[in-house]
Amino acid sequence: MPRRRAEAAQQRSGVRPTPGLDELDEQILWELARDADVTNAALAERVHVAPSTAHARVRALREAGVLGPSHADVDYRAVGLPLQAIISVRLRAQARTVIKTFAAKMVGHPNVLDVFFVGGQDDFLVRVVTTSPEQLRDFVAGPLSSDPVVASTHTQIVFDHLRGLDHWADADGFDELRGPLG
Amino acid sequence: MPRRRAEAAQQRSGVRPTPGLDELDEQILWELARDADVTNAALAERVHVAPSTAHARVRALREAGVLGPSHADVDYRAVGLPLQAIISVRLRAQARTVIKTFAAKMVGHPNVLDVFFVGGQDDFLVRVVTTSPEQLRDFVAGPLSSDPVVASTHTQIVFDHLRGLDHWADADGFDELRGPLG
DNA sequence: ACTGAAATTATGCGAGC
DNA sequence: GCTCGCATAATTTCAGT
Repeated sequence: MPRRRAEAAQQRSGVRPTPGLDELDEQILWELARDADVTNAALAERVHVAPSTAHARVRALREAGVLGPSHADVDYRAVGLPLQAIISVRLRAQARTVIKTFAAKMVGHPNVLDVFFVGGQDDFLVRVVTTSPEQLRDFVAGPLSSDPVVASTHTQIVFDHLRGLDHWADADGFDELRGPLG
Repeated sequence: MPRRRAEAAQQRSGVRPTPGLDELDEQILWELARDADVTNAALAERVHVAPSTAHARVRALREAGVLGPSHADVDYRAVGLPLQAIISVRLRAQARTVIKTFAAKMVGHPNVLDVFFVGGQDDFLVRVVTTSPEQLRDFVAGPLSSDPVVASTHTQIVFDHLRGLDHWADADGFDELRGPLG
């Protein structure tokens, strides 16, 4: 029986990181991050409160913006997008001011799953799914490198993706090792 | 009104990538990847079929393994984990056979959100959330670099994370630009 | 924060196309 | 074979306490 996820990640004694949230809120957040498909009744049982209480907490967390929308894992290979890649992008130093504008264009592209703004030599990482090596090349050569603000790119193929949260099934409930999803 | 997401990402004419899935299945998959919180009734309306039909499709997609579990976006800053990073890890050439074992240990760590197996110079990327720079340093110096199979690591701080799917609200339904979640 | 009632939704089955 | 509509079961939701 693993200890509570939040506590384990925080590795602290009794200090509450955010005064607005208590232990029950954190439990609910981790539970929904792990599996957002649970019914409110099942969620309530997992965190040991009445369904109405769990429901009220979830609503409050959503309104506070702490809890966002949920996303289902999809096997992109099944929808004709078997090739996944992470592309590191570096902008020209003078172009750093337009980084947000440029990233917004990226997330609007249908093949883009994630954009991570990072610190260091690169400016952001773009995770994409494509139909083929050709489409990946066209993406990197087209929307990405053709823009004059881009200084350089570095493409890494993604062979597999594991989710840390999936292995944190506490109490009752088991999850087998994640397959090719995500 | 944007054209269908799957079609846009695939950029094809009329070829179905997977014989098992039809257009309705793909629409449902994209819809749930974008927002898994929709009720079955609302999902049915979005894809223009009866609720029972949508329900049957979702069940079939889940049993086929094409549709996986859902995950709620959580603002990790609110739960005391404000520092996010992506760490590129390279293993010693001789240790490549144990890459899966090592990655499994990584995803079991409470601070790890994702592990991406990649091709190229690095072997995988690890996305983590931490309470502080000190905890991040301890993670990189401890579980990661202390293992003799690790040849080198490169840590990039994550300033922000945008999700491509959120901007693909078709038909009715709008999503404002994602904030700090994820 | 809990209990109980009312409204909404999910689920399974048989009919029709 | 796929979709639909209805009946039932389960869940959400909102009173009051």
